[in-house]
Amino acid sequence: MPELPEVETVVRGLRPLLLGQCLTAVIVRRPDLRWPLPPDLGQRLTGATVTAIRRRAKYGLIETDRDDTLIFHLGMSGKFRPCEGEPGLHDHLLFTTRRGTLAYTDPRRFGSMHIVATASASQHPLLAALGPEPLGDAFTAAALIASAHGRRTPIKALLLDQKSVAGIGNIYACEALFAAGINPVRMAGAISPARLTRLHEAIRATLAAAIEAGGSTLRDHAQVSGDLGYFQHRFQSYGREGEPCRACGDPIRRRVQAGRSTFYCARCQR
DNA sequence: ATGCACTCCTGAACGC
DNA sequence: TGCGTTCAGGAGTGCA
Repeated sequence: MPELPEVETVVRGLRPLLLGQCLTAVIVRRPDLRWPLPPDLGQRLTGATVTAIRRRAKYGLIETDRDDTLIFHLGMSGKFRPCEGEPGLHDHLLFTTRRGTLAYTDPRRFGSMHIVATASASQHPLLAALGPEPLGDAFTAAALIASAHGRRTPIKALLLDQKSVAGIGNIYACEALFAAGINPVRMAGAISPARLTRLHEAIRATLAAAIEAGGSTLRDHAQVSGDLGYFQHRFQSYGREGEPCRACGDPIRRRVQAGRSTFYCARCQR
């Protein structure tokens, strides 16, 4: 379940393998991911040299010397892994350089790939409406307070809305709200600026710590190297239903918000 | 304009 | 043992 820290980990793992390398072959084995892959994707990438690998929210961006950018989203189960020998059932794309072949594997096919001109990549419909990067300078406490202002949606839904702040998913929304001591069902517009300021800091601290740990590995995420992230061992709330809150000892509760599990401590989060 | 349910997909975990 | 059911969830879509 790749969220921002997992995608950041993948991007960092791709750099040593692809940066500066010529893509001698890019083979599409299965084009029906979340959306059909662009028919010219393989042709546009084959023979190009990778000049930069970046991240925006939960998207990875691979730039080439042909002024193209490959935008990828890992969906739920996407990963890149070195591929030696026969590709597997779910290896949908193969990227070959002098250093070997990298497979994009995605059993559930919720992931997607797009190829656009680098100059207009940020205007792509998937990227244009995204809110600020939570670890960037544009995401300030004032920005979070402004996006919560007047909103009658639960604070957790606001964090999941990529237009308010980009890159947070279910896990880190739960963890950041725990760290800030805010109940996930509380209406965003009714939370005081002081508490939103605390939430702003919690978001940044939680994401930074998760990146430091190589992300969280539940079922699906793995680094490009195959190493697992280990931030899941530090979860305070996510996935801990019935287990004691690490702060007060009360059992962590689970409820469903907008079809997703929310984990929280009713005593510590108000 | 805003909030919400629904939808895509597969594999793992669970229950009988 | 084996089968069926449930769950995981990012984010676009369409509805109220």
